[in-house]
Amino acid sequence: MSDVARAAGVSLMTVSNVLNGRPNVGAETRLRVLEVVDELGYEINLAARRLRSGRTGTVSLIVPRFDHQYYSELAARISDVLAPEGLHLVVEQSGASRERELSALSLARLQQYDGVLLSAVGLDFQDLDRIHPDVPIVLLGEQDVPDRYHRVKMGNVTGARLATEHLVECGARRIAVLGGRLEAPHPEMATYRARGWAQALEAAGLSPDPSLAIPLESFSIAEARSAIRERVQGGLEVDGVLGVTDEVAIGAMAGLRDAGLVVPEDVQVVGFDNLRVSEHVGPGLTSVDPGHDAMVAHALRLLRQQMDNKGTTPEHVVSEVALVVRGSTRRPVNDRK
Amino acid sequence: MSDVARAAGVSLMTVSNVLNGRPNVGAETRLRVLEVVDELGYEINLAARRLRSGRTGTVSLIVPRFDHQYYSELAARISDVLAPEGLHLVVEQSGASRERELSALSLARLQQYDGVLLSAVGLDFQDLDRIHPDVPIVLLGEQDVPDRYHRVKMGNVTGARLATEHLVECGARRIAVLGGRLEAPHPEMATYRARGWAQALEAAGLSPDPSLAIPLESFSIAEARSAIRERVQGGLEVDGVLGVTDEVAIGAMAGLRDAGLVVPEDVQVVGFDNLRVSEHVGPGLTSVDPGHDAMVAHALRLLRQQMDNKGTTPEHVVSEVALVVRGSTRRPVNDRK
DNA sequence: CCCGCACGGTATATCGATAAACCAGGTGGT
DNA sequence: ACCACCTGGTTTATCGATATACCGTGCGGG
Repeated sequence: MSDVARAAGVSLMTVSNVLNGRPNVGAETRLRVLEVVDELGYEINLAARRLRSGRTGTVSLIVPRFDHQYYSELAARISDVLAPEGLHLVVEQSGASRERELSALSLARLQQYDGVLLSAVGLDFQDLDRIHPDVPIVLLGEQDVPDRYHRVKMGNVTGARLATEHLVECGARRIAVLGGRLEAPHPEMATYRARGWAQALEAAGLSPDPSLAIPLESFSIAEARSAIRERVQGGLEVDGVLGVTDEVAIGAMAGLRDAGLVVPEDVQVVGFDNLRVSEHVGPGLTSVDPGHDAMVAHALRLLRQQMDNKGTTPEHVVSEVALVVRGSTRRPVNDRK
Repeated sequence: MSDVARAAGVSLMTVSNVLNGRPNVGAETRLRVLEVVDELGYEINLAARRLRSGRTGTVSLIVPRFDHQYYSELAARISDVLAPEGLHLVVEQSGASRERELSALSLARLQQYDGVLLSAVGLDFQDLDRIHPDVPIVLLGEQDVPDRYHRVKMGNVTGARLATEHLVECGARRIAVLGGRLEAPHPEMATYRARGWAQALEAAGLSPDPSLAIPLESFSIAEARSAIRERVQGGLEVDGVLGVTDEVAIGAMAGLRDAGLVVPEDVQVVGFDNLRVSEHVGPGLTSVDPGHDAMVAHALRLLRQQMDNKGTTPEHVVSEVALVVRGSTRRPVNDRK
């Protein structure tokens, strides 16, 4: 920058003012500076600016894994909303381990950004309670979090209930929840969704059979596929499957086919997340739509509030879910049409 | 940091030395400093460190879209390799537009990182030729690039040829290339893969029918699905489809089913990319595996070379492809087994 | 005629860390 | 006895931009 200043015959500060579109610079001087700038191919040093001004113009999204479709769709959505506002999004992977999430959350890293969207799965209440980040932060996700954080989550229980009710209405009676886990030390996505499943079954007078809650480790398609295949081949009777995520449900459809069962005739399947691909696999996957756009809008609103005036009272927002019916479920039995 | 120094009764520099594990600090002093550090909850300021030292410890991956599975799988792979080496990966989305790619490439942004992996699709040869980034950079992708860049790409032509040959061997005669574009101002992924398709057909004595090269805009599943459905319903005869990507191929399978055709009996389908989901959709998608791991290894090796000693001669690496056969294609007709 | 203020711009201190030079005291070799 | 060198530090300058205070000049109002 001092090169530019010298070449243009002005002071450092004037160059800075020109580059930041600040007033108090004559039109002529401004022009001359701009000329010199692109003659020398000068580009501002963001590290220095950040050191002095404290702003970076970038927001970070921290997700457990890049290659879980839910997160990559989320990232794309957020980036698309942020870009027109002149904010840059960078995405980091925390690896879903508590260790790596903590290190991603290290204040040092967070300082780098004007705001952080954290989709944590490995951290529990206590971890979050110990940390006092001084960066605007919004938590996305399902675990319990201290009140002082802003937070957006989906209607997990409601969604799973809707999905299960739909399966019941469509005639399913032995409904498994693949990836569901009824009791867990710390409640998380899989717990809440299993809870919705249990509620719906009880409401329908079907008591939830614990052997129909099939836990998973990684919630990957491959894992889901082999899990359901093995159970069915081992004699488990099912006529409905609620996958705790769409990826799990996609795995379930593949596993059921492996076992010689046909979707939706023999077994009906519902997922959760309404991924873009879900419309196109098999007969089309019936899925719970978590209201992606609304979630993103809420999260960014909360983030912006914090970024603008530092003193906002924390909000916990729950997005509205809706069931999207496709070919992996049949028609409701008492549908007269 | 000066607070820490004062509280520990040492100089700034000693604190810095402790924090960076440098020698020349007594064990006792080191301990005392560390105590004070976590008593005060001090965290180093990365912006300042970066300003002074020039290093950031982070590498950036710039992709067109987060929500194209190919890129999210790539990102996850790279992050997994980098993490154990103490390097942090952040991913940015360029939006696949030339404008936004250029702005992502603005030197100012690039300066922020120790290295950049750029998966460009919007930039052409001339754009890249005009730019002279002084950050280590490796290009991933298919377009032509100036020699001075390091670059890793896949064997597009070869892969598409393999795939098409396989379709021919399995009895297909009217093979469409969905997403393929035979002539284009700047060659890109779709062009190269269409080229492989044409080569294989010619080698088999089947002249490539231009009406069987069906271009796409976005290469999304939905677009691919409706494109193939419309063509088939419009009377186009096909018994094989090469999707230029797996997402396109997945769309193709759905579209063919829409049109009442069965895969692989009526029409065989092959994709390109070997996504993780591809194994699990429909009868399993036969696909060209681009050698993900090898690509990542090459790219990171090239990046590291540049990061270590500034003077390496640019390399252009082509990764090896291999066909993975699954249920969306039949058995070769002259398979005696 | 003098005061006050807007305009266009400059000088300086500063953000927080680190590289480099420097320094005191002890130790071993010759 | 003297020099060289290691150990465990400290001091100082610096990275590049920006916030803040400041300074002439010209002009309108009282």
